[in-house]
Amino acid sequence: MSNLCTTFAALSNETRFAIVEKLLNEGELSAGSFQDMGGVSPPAISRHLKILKDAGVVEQRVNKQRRMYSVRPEAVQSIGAWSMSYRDFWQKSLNRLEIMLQKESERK
Amino acid sequence: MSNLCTTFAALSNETRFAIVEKLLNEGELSAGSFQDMGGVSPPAISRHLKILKDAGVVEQRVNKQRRMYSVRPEAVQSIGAWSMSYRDFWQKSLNRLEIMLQKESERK
DNA sequence: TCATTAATTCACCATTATGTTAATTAACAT
DNA sequence: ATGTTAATTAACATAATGGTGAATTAATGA
Repeated sequence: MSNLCTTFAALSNETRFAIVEKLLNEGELSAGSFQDMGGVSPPAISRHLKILKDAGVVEQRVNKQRRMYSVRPEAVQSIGAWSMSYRDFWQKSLNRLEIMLQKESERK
Repeated sequence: MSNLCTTFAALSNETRFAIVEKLLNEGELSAGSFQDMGGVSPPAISRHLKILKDAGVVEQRVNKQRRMYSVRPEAVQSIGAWSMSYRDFWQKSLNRLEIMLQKESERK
């Protein structure tokens, strides 16, 4: 699977996306911090974290008996870079759409 | 499923991602244009296009006997917007990383 | 040492995703 | 009308995903 595709796959699950957003907003957190998130059991959380790690979206650091997780900045950046590489396309398209809608409303 | 999560899910499959990239690079295309793309049958392509459409990543227009598909600019933009909303985080993190690596190489 | 805490791995089950071939729908062209 | 082309829907098989409870590993601390 292509790199970016794997990243998208990792973020395609609600629980995993919520985990990543929590990490982005609160910084490095232990695995246990995600316990009270939508009634998902510890084994489930653990597997989601492994999927995120394997996809390179998060990284793990061991501190005593805690496993600390954080978002890999490269992952979030590369998503933005992909979108931006097509910026010309979507910016122009959105402009055209806006102009069309404006003419629509003027005509009425 | 959250809007963005659905978009990621749509792009989490190699074939669908390839379809979207082809549409981004070549513009509006008929369903049949994706036939010779990694040995996937027409029914499979058709279902992938439906998934992309349901997720709001592409839109469909009927022209005679052809169904024409194109990328919805909003979809690609919203992905970029998400990444950019965390720009402070990843830019600072990457800077720190770069500085660290530089000091590493200087120390040797 | 032994009980506790943190997190994971195991074994299993239900659901979803993806692909196939065959059949169907719809528009075109002769 | 009828055959052709474009694309989808139907019916089905198989693989992947995501969840659970039970068991396991590893560090902590009385």
